[in-house]
Formats: sequence, C-alpha cells, structure tokens
Amino acid sequence: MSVPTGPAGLRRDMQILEALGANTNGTGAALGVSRVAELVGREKSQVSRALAGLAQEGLVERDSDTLGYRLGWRLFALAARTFESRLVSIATPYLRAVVARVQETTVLCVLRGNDVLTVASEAPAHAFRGIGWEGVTVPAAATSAGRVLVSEWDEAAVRTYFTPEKLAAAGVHPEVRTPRQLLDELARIRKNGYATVDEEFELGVVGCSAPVRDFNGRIVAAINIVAPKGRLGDRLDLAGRYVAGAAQQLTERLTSDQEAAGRIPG
Amino acid sequence: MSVPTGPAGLRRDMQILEALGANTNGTGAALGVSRVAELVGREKSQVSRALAGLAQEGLVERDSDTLGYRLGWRLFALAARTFESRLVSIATPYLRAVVARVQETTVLCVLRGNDVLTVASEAPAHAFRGIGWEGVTVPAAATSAGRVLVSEWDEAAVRTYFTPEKLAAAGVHPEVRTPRQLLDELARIRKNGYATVDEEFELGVVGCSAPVRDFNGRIVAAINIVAPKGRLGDRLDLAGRYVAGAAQQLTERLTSDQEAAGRIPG
DNA sequence: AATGAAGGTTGCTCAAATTGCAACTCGCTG
DNA sequence: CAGCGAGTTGCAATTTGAGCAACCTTCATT
Repeated sequence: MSVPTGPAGLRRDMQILEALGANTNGTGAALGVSRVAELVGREKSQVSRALAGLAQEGLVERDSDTLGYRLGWRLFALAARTFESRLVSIATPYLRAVVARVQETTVLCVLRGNDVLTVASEAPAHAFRGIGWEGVTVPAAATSAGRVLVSEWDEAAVRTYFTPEKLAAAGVHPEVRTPRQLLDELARIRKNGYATVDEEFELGVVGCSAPVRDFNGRIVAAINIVAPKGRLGDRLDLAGRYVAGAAQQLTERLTSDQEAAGRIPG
Repeated sequence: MSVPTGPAGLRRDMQILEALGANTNGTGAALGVSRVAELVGREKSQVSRALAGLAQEGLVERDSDTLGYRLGWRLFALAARTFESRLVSIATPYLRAVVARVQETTVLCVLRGNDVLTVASEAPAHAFRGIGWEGVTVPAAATSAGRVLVSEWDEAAVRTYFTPEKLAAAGVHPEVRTPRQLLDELARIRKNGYATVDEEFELGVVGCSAPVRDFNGRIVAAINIVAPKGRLGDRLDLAGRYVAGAAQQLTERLTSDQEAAGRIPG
C-alpha cells in the first residue's frame, strides 16, 4: 500500500465506531462484541478490549442488560463544537423560512471527503421527522447540491476528480455524462447563482440548490430543496431563485459573524 | 493509580480532541500543533503525528492556510447516530412548545458521567442564538434538572455520590446542603413530578425541570426551564406543572417510538 | 541579504502497548 | 450436565509509540 494508513489503533477504533453507527442509528439497538468483531473483521478479544477503552472515554456506551454497545454521548458533546454544528444552528431558521415558503423538504449540505454530507434538514409540517441529519450521499456530481459545492473548483480539479467513468456511473439520466458537460453545467450554475437537477439522481425527484459562502467568499455549504417532480417540476427555476436568495442571506449572516469573531483581540 | 487508564493512544487522542473542542468552539479559530501540545502537555512531535492521524480519519480538519486544526466533520456524522441526537430531534418540537408558552429558555439535559449535559436548547424569539448545545455543567445536585435526573436513584447511590463535601461545594444557597436534605428534596420531586430551584446554582436565576422517561420507565432526560428570578419567580410552580406536562408528552412520544422499534423483526 | 526565532515535521532508538491464540468464565438450553 | 454462544483474560512475540535531536519553512528583524 502506498497510501499512508495512519495509526493502527485509531483505525481500528474508527472502524468500530463506524460499524456501531451504521448498525445502530440512535435507536435502542446495540451491538455485541462478537457482532462488531464480525463487522470489522477482527479478533473478538481485540474488539472487546478496544470497546472497553472506547467506553471508558464515553465514545461508546454499554447497555448493562444486553451487554451491547452503542455510540456514546462524548461524540455528541464533541460534535457540538464542530464547524458543521455551528452551521446547523445558524442555518436552521433560514431553512425553515424556505420550507415555509416552498413547502418542500430543504436540506443543508457540505462537501466532505468528496462526498456530499447532509448536515441539517427541515421538512414541511406533517412530514415524518426522522433523524434529519447526516448521511453521506452520492459523489457530488449527481445532485444539484453536489454540483453547487464543486462549482468553483478549477477545471483541472474537476477533471481529476470526476472521471468519465465516475460520471457515467453516478447519474440515472443522460444530461451530464462527460467532464465537458459537467464543466458547462458548473459554468451555468456560476452564472445563474443556483443549480437545478431534474430526475438525475433519482427518478421522479427534482431539486435545486444554491451556494453558501464563508467570509473568504469560498463555498462552504449548499441549501438544497428536494421534491417530487409532480409537485415542484414546473416552478423549479422559481424555487432556484428563491433558494439562492436564502443562501445569500445565510452567507451574510455567516460572514458578519466571522468578521465579528475576527475582531476579538488576543 | 488503581483506576484503569485504558489504551494510551486513545487517551492521547481524546485529550487532543477535548483541547480542540474547548478552545475552538465551532468558530473559525484553529489551534496549531505547538498550542495543542502545550494544552495537553505532550511533545509536539507526538502531537503532530497524532493530529495527522486524526485528520486522516476526519476527526479533525486542518486549515491549509493557518496550519491550524479544528474538530472535523466525522465527529458530526458519528454524533448524528447517538441516542442523544435522536433525543434532540424528537424533543425539539416539545421544547419549542414550552418556549412558546412560557417565553423563557428551555433546555433538555441528560446525565452523563455524573454531570449534567445539555443536549438541546430553545430560546424565545429574540434571544441570541449561540451554540445552544452541550456543556457539561455542575455536578447534578445544584440544578433542578440534575436533581430530577437523579431523583430515582436509590438512597445508597445518592449517598455514595453526593458526599456532604460535594454538596456544600456545589450550591450558593443553603437550602440543600446535606445528603439528608437532598434525599428529602428528591422525594418531593418524585411526589410533585417536577423540581424547582430558586437561586441555588446561580444568583438571580430560577428554574424548574421534569423527567422524561424511556419505555422502561427509567428517567433518561429532563426538560428544564431557566429564567431570571424577576421574570419567572412568582409563577415557578405553575411553570413546573407545565414543564411536567411537556415532559410527559415527550415521554409518550419516545416510548411509542421505542415500542415500534422493538417490533421490527430481525 | 543575513540572522534568528517560531512552528512544524522527520529519523531513530528503546520502552511500552497490542496482537492473536488459547484458556477460562458465565448463562442458557436441550 | 454436556455443549454452546458470548465475552473476558493471560501471555509471549511483535508492533507501535515516546522522546529527543536534527532539520525545514516561514516570517519578522536588522
């Protein structure tokens, strides 16, 4: 392997946490040692000890009845200090405003590890409120949010990351299949200030997104409306303009904050 | 040391994450290697390597301009799968209902590692919306939420944990100073279904809290109203009864969910 | 342009932690 | 009560991390 692999203990722990996260989803479910060992493909003794250590740090919690483990509160407490978390708390009112106006599910996305991570979502009144958060979705190219997030990458970066094979594999619709087409689409997004997507990621689903920027003007997130084609299809550009406005407002809020932070002495 | 200390690498990593979290608060701030090394009291070479590993896993992120580190998106993604996170997303509407009615800041707390962790907060309209989340506060005895959360511990556990010294140290007001007094107060809480506290944790601040339970009937969280004495002082018991109602509703919502989850086969 | 300090990374050796296996403990079940 | 699944623990070989010193960069100063 030429890829640097990092500390072994940490990797093991992350695999374990990831396995717990993927199979536990905040519900009552909990995984036993053997189960986890299977999932990560390691000795159960090793996993037993690793989990004991993680539990001591509060990264996982053990149900004393079941002996099962789940993710722990420490993660929650640490996550509250991430940039993403700050973004969520600031952005929520803006997302709600969009929902109030458009009456469709609105989410906030960021680009992490070249995938699109949903960090917050607001749904109109009666929609089932699940764990709105998170979920690493398709590799950027197939959603309007993803395209917005890469819309200011330079051409070389786009071509490097979005190989023709990747593009062909990602979408279900033929509109954007080559790097050239993608680059043209990105140019259009830059020009319009928002992106729309019609049935590309998923049949029957349309969406539009607009960029949120930090005080450097860099795109740090995208606000994204997702809706059934039947409901939003014919006013998609209208929604696009609206979402661009909301994203602009959020950008202003965000940058005024960061300027303020910059002014603090020491 | 007789206390088991756990894996060394993990402890180091947690210290680093904790240091970053405490000094970075989701803002643009970022800490350099030397700074972190100072904060955790370790060799900078060690910290440099540890941070590199953490960065590779996405637990921290590096600002390529500053070379500074901050907490990373991976934490956010993992945290979304914790019980606490699920609690937040379910509880938020109930908290908002309380805010709408009482017009005071309302928070949701859980007991973790014998401290009270705030997992969600909602403030009335114009209050400054900071990072409402988290923050390990006083050791349980000094707030109404803390007392609610331990209100069904058995006497032995209470006496073991709340030594007279701890009690004397925690509060600023003389009402509850001995284990006996605390136990009486806990009995009162059980009887009333809510707790009130008048200027004990902080002068000029009053509060009331009520327990939220899981499907086993165990107390898993507390809804807590905190307000200036001048504004809420004379209707504290009224607010207490109201918050107890809200907590009850949340409990019902929570347990109906968990029953549903229990029914899922496999 | 030279100097030097601050901040960060890398190489290297020795001490310390982890691995993997096997043995062992529980709690159940037929 | 034998056998099984699940989890924990002891131990020797091996891998990993700690600490130190050297080394790069960058940036401010003279």
